Amino acid sequence: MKRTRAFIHTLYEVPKDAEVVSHVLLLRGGYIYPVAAGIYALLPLGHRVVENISIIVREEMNRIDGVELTMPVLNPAELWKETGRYYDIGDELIRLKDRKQREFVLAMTHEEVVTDIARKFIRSYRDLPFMLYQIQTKIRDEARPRAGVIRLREFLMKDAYSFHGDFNDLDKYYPKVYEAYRRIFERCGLRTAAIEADSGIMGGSGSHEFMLESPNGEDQFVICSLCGYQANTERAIGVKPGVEGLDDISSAPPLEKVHTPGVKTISDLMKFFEIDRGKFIKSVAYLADGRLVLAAIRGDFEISETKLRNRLKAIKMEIAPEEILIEKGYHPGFLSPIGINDPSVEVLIDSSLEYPAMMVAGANEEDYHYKNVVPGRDFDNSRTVDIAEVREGDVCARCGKGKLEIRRGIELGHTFKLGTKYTDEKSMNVTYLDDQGREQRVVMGCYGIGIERLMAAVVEKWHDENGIIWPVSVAPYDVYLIVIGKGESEKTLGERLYSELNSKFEVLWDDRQESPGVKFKDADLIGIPFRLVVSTKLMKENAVEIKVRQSGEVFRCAPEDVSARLEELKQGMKNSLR
RNA sequence: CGGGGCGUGGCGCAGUCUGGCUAGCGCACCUGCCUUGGGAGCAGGGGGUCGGAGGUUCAAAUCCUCUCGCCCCGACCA
Repeated sequence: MKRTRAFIHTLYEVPKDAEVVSHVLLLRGGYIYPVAAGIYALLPLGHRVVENISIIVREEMNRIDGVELTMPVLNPAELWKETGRYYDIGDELIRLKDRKQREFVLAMTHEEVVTDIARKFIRSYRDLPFMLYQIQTKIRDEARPRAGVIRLREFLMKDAYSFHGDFNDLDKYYPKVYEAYRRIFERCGLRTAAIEADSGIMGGSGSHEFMLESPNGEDQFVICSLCGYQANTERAIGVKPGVEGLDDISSAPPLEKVHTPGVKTISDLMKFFEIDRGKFIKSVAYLADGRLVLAAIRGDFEISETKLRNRLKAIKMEIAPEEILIEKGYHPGFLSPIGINDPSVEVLIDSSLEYPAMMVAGANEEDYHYKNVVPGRDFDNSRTVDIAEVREGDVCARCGKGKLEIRRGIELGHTFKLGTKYTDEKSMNVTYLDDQGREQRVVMGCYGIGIERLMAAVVEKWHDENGIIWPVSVAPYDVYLIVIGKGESEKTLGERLYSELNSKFEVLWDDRQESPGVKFKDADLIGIPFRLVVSTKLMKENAVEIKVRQSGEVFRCAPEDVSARLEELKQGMKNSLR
């Protein structure tokens, strides 16, 4: 391709709306064009990268017996009502009506459609297992799109769905997907951490997120440096150290009510009582799908709303509005699990309150707290749960020794063992007859990769101050050809190399009337793996020059050897991506 | 949804507080000359009505009201 025809428009200056490095470089390099918040066009260069990524994804999906298909973005609302997601998902799901006032949604994933297709055709155990996938547009009306192409409202996703005769078969297949994901990211030049994840509203029994560690990531996960335990902070469990406690509960002084006018927060209490954060019991009331829930945790921990929501299996959860509490006779700021025997209130005690200690808690009475509170004596702590946010430095719950570190990452892929969430009789009811002629329920898994986000992640990982450094596997072109010198002989040699190399490589010839400096800068910015230079000087020595973008190495060789040399270099770089 | 910031030729910005000459600068773009190993030089030139609407005023990019859009932090996130 000649540069003058390739519709490549690079920017010298950093667009003012871009802060994240991948956003800046993809805009400057002419890869993407913003159309609206969280909605981008892929310009020709970006399109080529996405195509290359898609090829890798297809190869790996096909390798684990995936079959590609295409499903529609516009979905009838009925399907989504059938699974309940029409009601469970908020404004993120775009709902609309057609000319006949029939209700539709714009699909944010395709469980509904794929399951509908599957149930139409699955009759016998002989039809199972299988895996269907597509690379297709997803629409999500994100509250806050961000970081260029990392969090979009319209994006391409490789979504895959596997169907099995039983959980056993899913468990056998799941690791294959896991390995395929690893390979996909590695072939794109990325090393990911596969972490235990929260499965959110998708439901199911197991879930992993593939994270690229990055300062521009929006997700947090923990890693144990000792045993290698990795998990999303929404799920991670840390050992909760005890506080200075009591040896013998029976020797503890009785509860004592203290007048604490207007003292509501933990920091107010710390000042009032002059004791540590960890000696207080923090109680927060939530409204979960209409139920009132009181969650209690030690003051030096924070409640993880995700863990709490999962524990309650709640779809919608919010901090209980004050009016509701007051109406029911509770006092925000002075809540505690002590003396609550209202059957309409569910009390959850975090495991940080397992330790016997003398603590301070609300008295469930306006302007009063209790001191000398002993968990287990003054309220039931025989059944505790983990609803605490993990903290940096907490001890790893798996090995019991290592310290947990919190890292930031970009979520590139997510795999779920869905189980029967969508095939259940309360959902879409998908069954088959086993070899005994008995009806059995189909078991599912689903697996997603964000394609543009993967492109952005590659840039986050592979760039320098001059621009992008594409791995050969995804680069939009292999070779950036620059001819220096105005003479006919330079031009002729350029033509010759261009047409010769074109049969084996994707060559971008910068044929613009520009100074060499401009072309060098653009070659670096766009990030093509190899730069090939023909110049007057080099021709005197019967040589051309190859510069490797990634390493900066420069090789000279005779024009007739270029093709072989490039092939060798490219193959070497490809091999290093496995 | 809460908080903050920004909208002025294609891009980056100044001008706005304190209304007033023809709205300015750099880059990009066009023409000519010159130049070809890291975003060259000289000369000439084209292009904006200041996000939008309404208002105040003799006079509005500038003041007021409403509104739209974009970015960042947070909440949310299949």
